[in-house]
Amino acid sequence: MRIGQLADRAEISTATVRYYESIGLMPEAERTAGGYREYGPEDLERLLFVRDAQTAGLSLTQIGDVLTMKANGESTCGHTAELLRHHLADIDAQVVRLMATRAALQQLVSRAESLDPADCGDPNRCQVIASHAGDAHPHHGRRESLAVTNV
Amino acid sequence: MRIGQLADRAEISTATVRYYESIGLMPEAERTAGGYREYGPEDLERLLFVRDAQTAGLSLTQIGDVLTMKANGESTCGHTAELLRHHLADIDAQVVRLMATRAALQQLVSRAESLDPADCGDPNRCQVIASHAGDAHPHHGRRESLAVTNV
DNA sequence: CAAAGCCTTGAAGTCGGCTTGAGAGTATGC
DNA sequence: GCATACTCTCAAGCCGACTTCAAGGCTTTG
Repeated sequence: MRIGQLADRAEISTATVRYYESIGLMPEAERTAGGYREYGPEDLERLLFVRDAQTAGLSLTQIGDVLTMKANGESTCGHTAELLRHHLADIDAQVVRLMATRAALQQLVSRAESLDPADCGDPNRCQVIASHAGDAHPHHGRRESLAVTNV
Repeated sequence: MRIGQLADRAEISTATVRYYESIGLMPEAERTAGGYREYGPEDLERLLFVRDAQTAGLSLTQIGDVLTMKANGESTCGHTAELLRHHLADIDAQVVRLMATRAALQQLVSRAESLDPADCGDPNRCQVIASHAGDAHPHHGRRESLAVTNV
């Protein structure tokens, strides 16, 4: 099949397929007499794999690593599983961060809703978001909370 | 205070402060006779606000919007609250996606762990990640699951 | 045999949020 | 009066995963 059909089946653009080839994620395709790339079912497989691994959150580089190891006949299971475990931890951390942000946001929204709209007229008193005045922000740790003061 | 001190207090780099100025997020600072930027406490306030809003997940553009409205004396509360509510919804969607991905990953990891390591020697049989062969991927919806077949 | 539609290439652009570098001027302490 | 630290400007680079563009060549259909 040619690139258009392959792309359709994988639900990506032809440009993306060429891009993948350019970064080595897809092998260099064989060509027809006219110079068109010609693909087989295994190429679709590979693209679907890439998509799955992307869904799992792996970067194209990581996916390439797994694919390369596989091509080399190396034992991918161990490395792949480790990659996945790492990524699982990353996701957990990300969720924790998001939930903290969510809680802070929720507080702000609640505050905003409980405010007297009349107060909003005063440009110096929008109280929805603000930073702690005079709060000595301690070194380096990412802040996960928001304060409420005047903006 | 000069830019270095401001940056230290806000825990960002001087380059970032200048960058913020360049994109209009910080006002053009006053200058000393020697051409150095001179800042007051309100500038630190503003940077801290930016940081808080960033922590809440707002983009610099969104933060700029809020800041501009505030400068115009517009009622920021309504808009800000709406912005926040939108962002809250975004975060929820993001968490849902992450949790789905997490579940899929977890499955893969479990599968990887239950595999007989002996099977990993065979390059054609690493079963950790793979896409559904012959699965007719329905149009457009993001896939949130992973399948397990040969890679 | 021509129009339409698919394909080719390489380079450049996009997004967001910065960082880095070069080369030069300013301020401060001894 | 000089070393050192700080600051200036402007431009370019970086990350990841693409998308878009321009200017053509190949293939299929009528």
